Amino acid sequence: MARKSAASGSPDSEVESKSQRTRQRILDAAAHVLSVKGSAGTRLSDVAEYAELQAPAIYYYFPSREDLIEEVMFCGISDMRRHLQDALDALPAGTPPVDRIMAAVEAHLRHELELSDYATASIRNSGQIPEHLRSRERKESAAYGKIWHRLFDDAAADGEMSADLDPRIVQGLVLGALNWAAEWWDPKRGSLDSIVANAQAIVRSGISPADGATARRTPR
Amino acid sequence: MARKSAASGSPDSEVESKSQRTRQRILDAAAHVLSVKGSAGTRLSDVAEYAELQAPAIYYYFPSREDLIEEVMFCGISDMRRHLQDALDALPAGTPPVDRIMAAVEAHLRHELELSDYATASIRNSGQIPEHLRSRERKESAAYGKIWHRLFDDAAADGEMSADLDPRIVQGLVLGALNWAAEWWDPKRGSLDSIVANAQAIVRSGISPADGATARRTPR
Amino acid sequence: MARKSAASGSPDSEVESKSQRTRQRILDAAAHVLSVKGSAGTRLSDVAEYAELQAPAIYYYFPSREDLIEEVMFCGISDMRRHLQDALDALPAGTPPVDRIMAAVEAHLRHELELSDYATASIRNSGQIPEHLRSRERKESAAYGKIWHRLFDDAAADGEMSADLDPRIVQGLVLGALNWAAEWWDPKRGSLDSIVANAQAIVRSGISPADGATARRTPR
Amino acid sequence: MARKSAASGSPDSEVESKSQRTRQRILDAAAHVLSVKGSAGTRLSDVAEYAELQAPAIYYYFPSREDLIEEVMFCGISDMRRHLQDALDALPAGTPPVDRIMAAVEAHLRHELELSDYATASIRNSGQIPEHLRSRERKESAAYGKIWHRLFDDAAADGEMSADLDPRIVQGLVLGALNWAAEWWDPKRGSLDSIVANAQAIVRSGISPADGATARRTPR
DNA sequence: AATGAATGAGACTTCATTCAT
DNA sequence: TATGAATGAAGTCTCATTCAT
Repeated sequence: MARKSAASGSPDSEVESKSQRTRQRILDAAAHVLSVKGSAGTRLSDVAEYAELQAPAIYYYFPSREDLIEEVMFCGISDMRRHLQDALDALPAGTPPVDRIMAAVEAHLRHELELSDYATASIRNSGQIPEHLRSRERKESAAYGKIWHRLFDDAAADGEMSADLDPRIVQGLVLGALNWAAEWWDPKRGSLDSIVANAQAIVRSGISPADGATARRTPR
Repeated sequence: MARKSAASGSPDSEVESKSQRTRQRILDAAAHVLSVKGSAGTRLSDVAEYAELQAPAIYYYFPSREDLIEEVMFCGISDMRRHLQDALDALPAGTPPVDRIMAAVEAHLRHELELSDYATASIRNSGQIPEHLRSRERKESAAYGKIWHRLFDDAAADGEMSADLDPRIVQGLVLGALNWAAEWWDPKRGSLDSIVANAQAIVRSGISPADGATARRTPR
Repeated sequence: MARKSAASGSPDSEVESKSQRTRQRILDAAAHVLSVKGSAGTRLSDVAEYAELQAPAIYYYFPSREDLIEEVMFCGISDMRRHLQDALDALPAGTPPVDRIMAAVEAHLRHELELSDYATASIRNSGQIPEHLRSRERKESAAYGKIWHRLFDDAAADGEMSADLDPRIVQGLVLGALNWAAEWWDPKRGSLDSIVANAQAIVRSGISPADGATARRTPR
Repeated sequence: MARKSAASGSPDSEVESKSQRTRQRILDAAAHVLSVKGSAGTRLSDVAEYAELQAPAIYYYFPSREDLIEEVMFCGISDMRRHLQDALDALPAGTPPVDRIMAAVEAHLRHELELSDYATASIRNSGQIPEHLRSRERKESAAYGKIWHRLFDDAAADGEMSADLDPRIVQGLVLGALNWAAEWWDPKRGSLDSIVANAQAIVRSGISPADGATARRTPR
């Protein structure tokens, strides 16, 4: 489940030095612990145990616990963005906005649930880490949001989204639905494919301009 | 924003002893800190400061930090359930399933965003507190889930939900969308009403049986 | 040997709260350890042991190890200055400069050797503590030096000091002789009185204008 | 300012192996760091940096940090003694005791201030290193003291020193004045020559039998 | 001869918790 | 009922030291 982050930017060459691999092992371990215990609950001894070395060894690769956490958070959102961008870039030119959104939903869910402790760590902790650890993460996060933002704006512009909806709010709700999946999804009790399908279906018809039946307000 | 939990079970009688009020102040403070810093990041000294007393005073009201956290978590989900149940009970008999869902969406969002640090604390930390603090919370949580479960099942049974959808998954996605709102909603940048409206609209048309336009899978 | 520093500025009332006494005990212990082990060698556990409490208790009174050290250093030089100033103020008006120097020599030696670990700590460590701990200490230190400076300048102005001598250098040498006494003086092997007498004698005739016999340079 | 210690005993032959030179570089670096940071504050990584190699390399030349420190301390005092002895031996036979003292004062000051981090390290740390590192150093130190002791005793025997003075105490004070110079002397603000001259003048007339003007005690 | 990598001991510091008042 | 004072456990981090290369 843990996976090396592509943070180094290098092509996934298998010829990494032992040192690089150890550093990666620590980062992976940190992502894992972080995704489970949260920022404040992440102890270096746990990370070390998971990475199969002694805690002080971490300091050979990272200047401090905070730097380690910061890097995990950054990799999490950064990898996610790359993953999403790749998925969108792979679509044929002229793919209609809503179908692009479908692709994005799938990319987000698969990356989050299938691939990466980093994504989970990043998602779960973005609201809890101290401000000063967020400068890089915040920038990436904004960039990630902007991609989604454009998706919904395009859909709205093309009349593929109900005019009643506020694209920003829709984006918050949709991403929330996807993000939260990490909290409840149990691979043993349902396939990832089915989640993807359900999410896509709801989002597609959820945002599509009503066919006559405009969303009515609940009477209060 | 902080609010007293109705955990004591007593109707909101104004005749609370000073002792009861202090206890409540501590609990409120704990809910607030917990909702912001997370379970592991919550320090008794922070709670005490927020409650305007000294940390050791907390021990006069709660046996330990863990008990305090446990109680907040329990109150959070327990209040939420009561709130939701009240909202549903208030609906006229014969309200169609989908409209009941709309009411539930609104109740959940308003309780979470408007009323209660407890709800936020409970939502944010349910995945991070140690297992042994979750026995009461888990039971309430299951009960809460069951209410929603029934809502979606009823909708499905009445043909008001697309047969393509898996009610459990839909529930996860919908509740995720609602829960996550606490992470991004900024009261200064958008009314709660508009969030409620958008969420209801998406859920309503998102689950409704497609009028011809079945959700298509994204080609991969 | 340890002694309470007069840092509080309060008259030496014996009615100090228990808290104040504990704080003083810690400060005294720190002065002692510091004077023996040096700045870098001073461990909080040693201070705590000497003060008869547990190391973390120190944090109830001082924000950090550095603050504790800084305060000892400050008290050391600050007390010393007060002591010297008091001794000089006690001299009858019109006391000739050289006699004032004699009084200063005695005051410095007695304070250093008889009264205060603080003085020793301050003297021994002024060259070894990190710069950022020296702001207050440096100011006091400069003020202390200025007192001596005036003493020698006055002596020179009154013709009581050989014109061959550079007052600044003489000051350095004289204070060095006095400061270093803490390194070698063993109360068991010589009275403090005799050190005072010897130091005074050497300084008095050492700086007095030669009676014909000007200091000759050693032929090289 | 750093300088190779003659500890190896070999005359300054230019034919030192690279290994010997590296060892010397480490020793010099240690002397430097020790003279600035003190015994407890001296980190092997600092020494290594100053010697331009990695910390573990030190272990190729010295069994441990303590051994390294011990050797610096020993070299410091040992070089000093040799330097002083050489200076005294160079004096013409029959040089009067006081002039021998003048020569000693000059030798001590020049060695300390001009030549050697070792001397400074040795002087500054003799009171702070743990006992078990002092066996060799203590012996040399005693021998060094004995030289001075004889100088003052001779002066006293020849009537060149005031009978009021205690030779041991005078020695302590004089050496203190000289040792302490390292703490305050700034080559940029005064020539070494002037310090030597001032020190000699003070010591010469400071110890010389008073010409009528016996040192009076300060009235208290 | 020297270094990169890692470890164990021990330091400073935080924090939940206790206890006397 | 609440606090000031103190403690013990545990976490982060530093540093001397080791070891394979």
